[in-house]
Amino acid sequence: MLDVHPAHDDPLQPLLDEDRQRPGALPATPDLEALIAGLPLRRRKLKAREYLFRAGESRHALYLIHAGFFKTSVASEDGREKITGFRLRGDLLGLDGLGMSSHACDAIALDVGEVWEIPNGVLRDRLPQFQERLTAALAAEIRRDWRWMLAMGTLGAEQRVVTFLLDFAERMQSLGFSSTHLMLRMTRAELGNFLSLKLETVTRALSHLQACGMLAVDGRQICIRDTAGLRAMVGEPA
Amino acid sequence: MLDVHPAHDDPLQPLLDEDRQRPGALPATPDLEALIAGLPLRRRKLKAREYLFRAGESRHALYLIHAGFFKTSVASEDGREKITGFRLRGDLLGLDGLGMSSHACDAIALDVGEVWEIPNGVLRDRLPQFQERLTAALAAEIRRDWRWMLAMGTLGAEQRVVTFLLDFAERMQSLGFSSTHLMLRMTRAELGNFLSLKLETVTRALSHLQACGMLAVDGRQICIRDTAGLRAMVGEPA
DNA sequence: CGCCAGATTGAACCCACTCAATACCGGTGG
DNA sequence: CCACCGGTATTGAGTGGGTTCAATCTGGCG
Repeated sequence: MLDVHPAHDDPLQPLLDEDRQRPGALPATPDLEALIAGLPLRRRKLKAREYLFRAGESRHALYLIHAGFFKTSVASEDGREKITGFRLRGDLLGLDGLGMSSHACDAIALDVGEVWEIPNGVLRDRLPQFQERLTAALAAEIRRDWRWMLAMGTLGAEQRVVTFLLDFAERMQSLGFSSTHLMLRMTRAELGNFLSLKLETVTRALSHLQACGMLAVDGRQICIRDTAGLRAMVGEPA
Repeated sequence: MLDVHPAHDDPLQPLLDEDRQRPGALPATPDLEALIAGLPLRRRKLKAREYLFRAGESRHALYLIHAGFFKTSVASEDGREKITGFRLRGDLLGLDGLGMSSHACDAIALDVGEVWEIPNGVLRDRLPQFQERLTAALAAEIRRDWRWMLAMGTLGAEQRVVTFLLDFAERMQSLGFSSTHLMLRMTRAELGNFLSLKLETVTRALSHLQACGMLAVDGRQICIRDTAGLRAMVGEPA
């Protein structure tokens, strides 16, 4: 048994509340939703494991995640596949296809979710000031990718898992959730795929970190017990 | 001894010729240089191993590579480093810093080179139609990064080296150079860093590919002998 | 209850890494 | 001219971390 914070058993609950205030909204990134809330945007609800779009499909819009948990992945012609990121509320989906007529990745809901559709035309005509924000979002994705490339190339298996957990905790916190009681929505295989590890290796890493007393693991429920210790493992400042 | 095509001993020669016509310029990507050639842009010449900019420095401009061979790299606080790409003529440097006041990576010339400086102000005021191209370039970088993440995560050492060589050959060809007689400008250590391999592993891969008759290797001169065979090794269509 | 996808754990294996020695190559100075 | 030198490249031998293969366990769900 594991004493996981019950408030996060279903993180979708608070997310689906559209009137929910975001007290900690960062001034540096004024809310995208506020910017487009007045527009008549189509909203799309997704079921768990449903595709939002697939690579190669023609691209009509960007999608702002309003609720839920998504993954994006790319695949090679011979079937190799790689998850390029896990996406949360506030993230934009479809950015990678800009400048192309079709999508460059698959986007899949890992849970029920909702996205706001921002059609290409609206982007051009109604949201000129949005352009700058768009380039910033794209550049941020590049920097994020580079940080992961650095991690994959220079860290061992356990360190990668730790890096993921710390990053995930930080993102959850910035959305107003606990930064210590995490609920992973992806399988070990998906997590391993993202970290360029096999699922058994992910399991072993988690088990070992639990044995060290730094985590409490119960399936997809993860409780971070020693943030400082984890930070130290990956060379981050305390 | 190795019969490397002598015309490419010094690829800078044709690149530095500003009046050089580009017969094969793709209509899909009308020349960036043409777009900005009329503007009074500052040009900066770099010596080999000179930094164009460093991560953290304040960001005044984008840089279009007009000649030469660059690498970009990111580093962690504890000294781990990763090369994020090798950049050629026509590539933009500094894209990753958009939306930030400082650069997010190091940009280093691996050879003498020249860049055209596109100040932030010019971007905003003089080149409105440039915005769309900018987002397209950013998205393209993301797709590129994702393809490499896929390669790193799913391919073995030798396959990664092959993937790099095929990609490099294609880029050189699109610039008007031979796609079979390649002159690498980076060390084995740098190539290994980019591919998340150790330099000895890169050397071994090259040696083995040479033994198989698919390459001829002489230091940084590489001659591709069996493109189809190499493609087959990485699951690419012939 | 039975089923099945997901998670865990163990044991053997293998690919890439590490350590080390040697060769090479361009430049520099005696 | 050659001897020397530092940086780079190559090759070998041994090691190890992550994979592979396989067995077991768990929990949700029809």
